Amino acid sequence: MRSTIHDVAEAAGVSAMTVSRVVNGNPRVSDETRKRVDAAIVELDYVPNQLARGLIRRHSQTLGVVVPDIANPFFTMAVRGAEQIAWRNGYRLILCNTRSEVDREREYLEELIAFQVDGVMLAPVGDKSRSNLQFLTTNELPFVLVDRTVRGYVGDVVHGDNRRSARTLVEHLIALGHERIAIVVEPTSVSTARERLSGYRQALEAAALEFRSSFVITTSAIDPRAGRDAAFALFDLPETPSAIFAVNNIVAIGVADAARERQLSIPRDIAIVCFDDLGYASHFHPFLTVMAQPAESFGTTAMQLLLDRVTGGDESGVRNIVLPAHLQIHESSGPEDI
Amino acid sequence: MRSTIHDVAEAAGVSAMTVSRVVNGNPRVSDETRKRVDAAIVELDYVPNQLARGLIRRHSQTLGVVVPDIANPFFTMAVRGAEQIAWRNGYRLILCNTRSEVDREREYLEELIAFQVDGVMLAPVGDKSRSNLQFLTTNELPFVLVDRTVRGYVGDVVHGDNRRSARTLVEHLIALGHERIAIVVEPTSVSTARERLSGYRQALEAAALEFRSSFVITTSAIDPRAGRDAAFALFDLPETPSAIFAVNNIVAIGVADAARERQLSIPRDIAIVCFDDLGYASHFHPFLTVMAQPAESFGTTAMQLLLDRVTGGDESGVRNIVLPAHLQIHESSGPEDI
DNA sequence: ATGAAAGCGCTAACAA
DNA sequence: TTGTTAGCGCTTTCAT
Repeated sequence: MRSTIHDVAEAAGVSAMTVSRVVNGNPRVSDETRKRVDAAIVELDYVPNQLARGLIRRHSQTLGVVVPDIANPFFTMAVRGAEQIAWRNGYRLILCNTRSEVDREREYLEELIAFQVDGVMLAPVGDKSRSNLQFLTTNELPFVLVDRTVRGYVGDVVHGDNRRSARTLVEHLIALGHERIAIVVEPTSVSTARERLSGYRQALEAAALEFRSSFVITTSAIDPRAGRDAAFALFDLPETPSAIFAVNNIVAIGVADAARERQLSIPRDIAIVCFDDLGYASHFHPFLTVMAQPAESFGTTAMQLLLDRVTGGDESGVRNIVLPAHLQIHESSGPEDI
Repeated sequence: MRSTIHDVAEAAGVSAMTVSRVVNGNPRVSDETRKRVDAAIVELDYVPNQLARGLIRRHSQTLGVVVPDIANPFFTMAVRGAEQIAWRNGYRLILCNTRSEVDREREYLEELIAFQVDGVMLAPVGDKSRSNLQFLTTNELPFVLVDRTVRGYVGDVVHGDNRRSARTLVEHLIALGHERIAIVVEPTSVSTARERLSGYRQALEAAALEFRSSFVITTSAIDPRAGRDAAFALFDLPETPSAIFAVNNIVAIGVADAARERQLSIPRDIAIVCFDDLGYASHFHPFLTVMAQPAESFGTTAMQLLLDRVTGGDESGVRNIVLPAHLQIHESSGPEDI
């Protein structure tokens, strides 16, 4: 049986209230009693029950972290960063993996509210998450978006400059002489996808290249298989692209798989570029040309922002933080002749 | 203000107890009242307070997941699997990233106890975690180890057959003609390292190859830098190895970095093998020869085991589950002549 | 400096 | 079928 504050009180010959004061560092306790209480605490291995404490204080020292997929290296690192900051500040993190389903996202948020979390860091599924954000607002739960924003949402968010970065990526391809550039992208209900698509179009326009809708493949799944399917669709076109801009690294992996299966050489037959690097793996054999985003910083920054709100110290207006990305050119879009 | 059970009770014109019955699906409520209560719940957006519920029921529907580093793709996947199983069974997960420090591990466990988690899935830092396990036992908290075990520990664990797998990996190198095989491994206080080292020695012995202590590089850090440093140490030996067995993928990355810096060609000048593949990245450009472990299954299996204990249905003896690994031969130990 | 009383939101046990 | 009482472990408020 775990000991309670009353056990400690009894052992130390004081009231529960005094134990509470000692535990919470209240100075209005004599050194002598404090010593006795501390001894009893050690003796009984007393650990204060946070559930009881949270119940009365009306906050749980717990935060929710909701991401589409922890296996996506970008979110892995964002969560890692968030966890570190939360821990340092005395908060625990409840991990929620929505698998990109809005309904699951909703269910998770309901759970988080039930568990009285003090705030939520959320990488929303997409614009459909709007009602989920509304739900959080209704429940007066502070939250911060990471990576993706939601159409019509006005509030704290930490994201990348997706339009500009996408444009940079496509301009890089154009500079290499590519004129038939395809894009594999999530539905425009996902803000990052929308912005990347927009950057793609801007780059084409600026170079007076034709925009072909057949070169835009939409995929809602984010896994190698989706990239593979998309690539095959492109390879089967009457006129095939010479380069593919995959919305992120995971999709790019599938595109590369498909290229290999069709015996297409990368980058000679088909160049590939994408967002996000592959975590540790990219050290290893840097092959993909990527717009690398500081994923862990997305997490630390968003969590810091959330804590500012939660602890109430920050009453400033909406904070919209944009984190920079960097173009890393590797073999998959190598500068060889095409 | 969030509504409570009393608000709902008042709105529905019943007692709080009746609302509680409806919420918990107790059949002893007339259809008529149930309808009124349900309506009030929806009306008031009522969400039961899990803190209060946990306080009285003496369990929180919350589990702790403690890993050395979520950024290690192996643990990323294990956590992902665990999260899925926990969620399906109505449990929330509190994520703890120990960064391989026993003291942090201890602090996390204390927190988890304070938060009244119902159980813990733990990938321990190493044998030094022994006292932490004792701490859990003292607090009557059910737990399951994943991936690593702890010397002297007797209890549930889900792990791989590290000795055998290591032996397979080294035998593969020997079959390729390698006679100077080095190993980069964590201290033997980590069970997986201990077993992998043992498998390495077994393979050498079986092939009547000399064991040289200079070929064993110990590293406690698990990051590419550690692998790089270790590799340089090996390359500077009077007689250098022709193959390196890196304890895991992350270390192998650093070894490969070092080889590249020294202009050594892989696998002609130096072959590399290791445990664990690189998650998504390994799809991409399978390069490393690895013993691939079903990381996500480690998580699902361990979590299932933990839930069996937590929900009390399982009173069976200690469960020791061994998950198989598979040798995947790729370029880094290619069968070219050496 | 210390304690007693009350109650956070919920449910177990009992009563009606 | 429904309600009352009590209390989970803690902290707030108000006494002393």
